[in-house]
Amino acid sequence: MPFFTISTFNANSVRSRLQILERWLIKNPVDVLCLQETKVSDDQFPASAFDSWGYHVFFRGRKAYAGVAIACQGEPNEIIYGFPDGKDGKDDDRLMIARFDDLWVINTYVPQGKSIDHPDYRYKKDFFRRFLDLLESEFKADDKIIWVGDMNVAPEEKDVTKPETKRNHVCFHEEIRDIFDTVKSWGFVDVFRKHHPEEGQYTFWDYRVKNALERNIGWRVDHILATPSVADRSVDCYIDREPRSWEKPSDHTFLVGIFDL
Amino acid sequence: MPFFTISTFNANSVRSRLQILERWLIKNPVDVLCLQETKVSDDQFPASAFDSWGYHVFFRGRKAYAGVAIACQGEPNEIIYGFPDGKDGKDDDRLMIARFDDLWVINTYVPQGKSIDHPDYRYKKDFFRRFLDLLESEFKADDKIIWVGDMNVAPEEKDVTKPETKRNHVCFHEEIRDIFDTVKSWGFVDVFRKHHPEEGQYTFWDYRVKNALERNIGWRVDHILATPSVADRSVDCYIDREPRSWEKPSDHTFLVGIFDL
DNA sequence: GGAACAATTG
DNA sequence: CAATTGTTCC
Repeated sequence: MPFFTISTFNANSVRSRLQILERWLIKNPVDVLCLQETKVSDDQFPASAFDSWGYHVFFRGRKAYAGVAIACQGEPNEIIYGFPDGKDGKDDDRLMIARFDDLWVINTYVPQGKSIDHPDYRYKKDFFRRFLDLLESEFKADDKIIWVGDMNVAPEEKDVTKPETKRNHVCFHEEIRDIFDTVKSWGFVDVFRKHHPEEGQYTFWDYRVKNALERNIGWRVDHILATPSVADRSVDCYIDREPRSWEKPSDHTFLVGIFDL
Repeated sequence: MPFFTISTFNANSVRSRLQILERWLIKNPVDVLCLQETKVSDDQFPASAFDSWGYHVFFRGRKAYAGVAIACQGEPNEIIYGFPDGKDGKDDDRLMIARFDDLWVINTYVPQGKSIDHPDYRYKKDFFRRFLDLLESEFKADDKIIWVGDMNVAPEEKDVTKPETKRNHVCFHEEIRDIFDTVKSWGFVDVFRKHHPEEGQYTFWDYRVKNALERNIGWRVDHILATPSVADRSVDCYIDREPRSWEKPSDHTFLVGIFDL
């Protein structure tokens, strides 16, 4: 049986990233690709492009902000959008779940939060708390779950450049790292870190920082996590920096996980 | 001695058209290429692209509107920008003249005019009257002159689709056709019409008309005219429709004139 | 429809 | 820097 491969990519507009996506998928066929920040309403989603590349695609989005999608070569058994708590109904484009037999794939685009004193940061913390509620009410830690996405949290000092300058940042503040850690403690292993303990392994390089990629000034905010039964079977997990250097790049790049399920 | 080849092309932003220009010039090297609607200020003009294609380039423009350029493989003896009347100084990016020994090349981007009752239409008519003044004061009809550009006039019924629906259009109104005809009567031959009397020969297809090119719903508003001594030596003059079908096209295409000078 | 502009966001 | 939503122009 071949390996199960999964990737996560914050596209920063899926319509602006079709060339990148096509080029990457040709070289890197995966079973499942999870996208964030598709920034497109469902009626405008470029589904036919994914069709032509041989992928089914499921998506939930609105114009200009957020939006998630899952593209996959096999048929999922079910797709679930948003939190079951259904609170304000605005998060159905930030969280989606696909089931492939007994394997659950959860794709999240966690709110960034703007600044510590901004209401959006409150909302970010709530997002993680509601996500933990979801785990506790709907799953067990011995279920087979892969949780991927842009979590907008750099968990450790080595996951950012100059951590001392970022203590007050919504993606690195001690409080949000603690909250993310609490969610992980429910039962997730950081699959990337299992294979790559090195520092300076980033998935996001700000467009505004010049030569950010060459200077490697970035953040590790995109993650692949898995429950132990799945994580135990991970073969590799790596960041493909290359697409960040291609024409018309996203500010994020692809993170890939390979599992011997 | 090889033929003298000249082309005119409304680029609708020269910076957005570099790929089209490169691709076309590789297949169609010309002695002189006249551009209109470059839509770029002089400090932003992509001169190095023309350099790399083996052309000298001269230009006068402002941001967002109008702008003309002449690219040529040989060195011109002189370049003149704007009307000598210098009125309001705003037309120096709508008219330029290059001299190659005893051959004058005049490149114009005639104002479109918006609508018959708009002040811009008055300005369009003035443009032609001032152009006639220029001819009368600076040239003789036995000079060797090639006048090219986007004239924003379709001279005859056969130069538009459904002429009966366009009688009130600023590019087809009887008044503007009469004015254009008066200017031509100073001493120009329509070189394209000398070789191609057929109807439905267009140089412009509106982006907003869907499948305009396939349905051939367009306008012949770009022209190559010449004084008799030059026109007598024209070998061919044709519209190259192909670039209108390429990726990221202008709404106009290239008109080419070949002369045995 | 596709260029440009300006303003806003991350 | 590169997306977005608007507007205007042809």
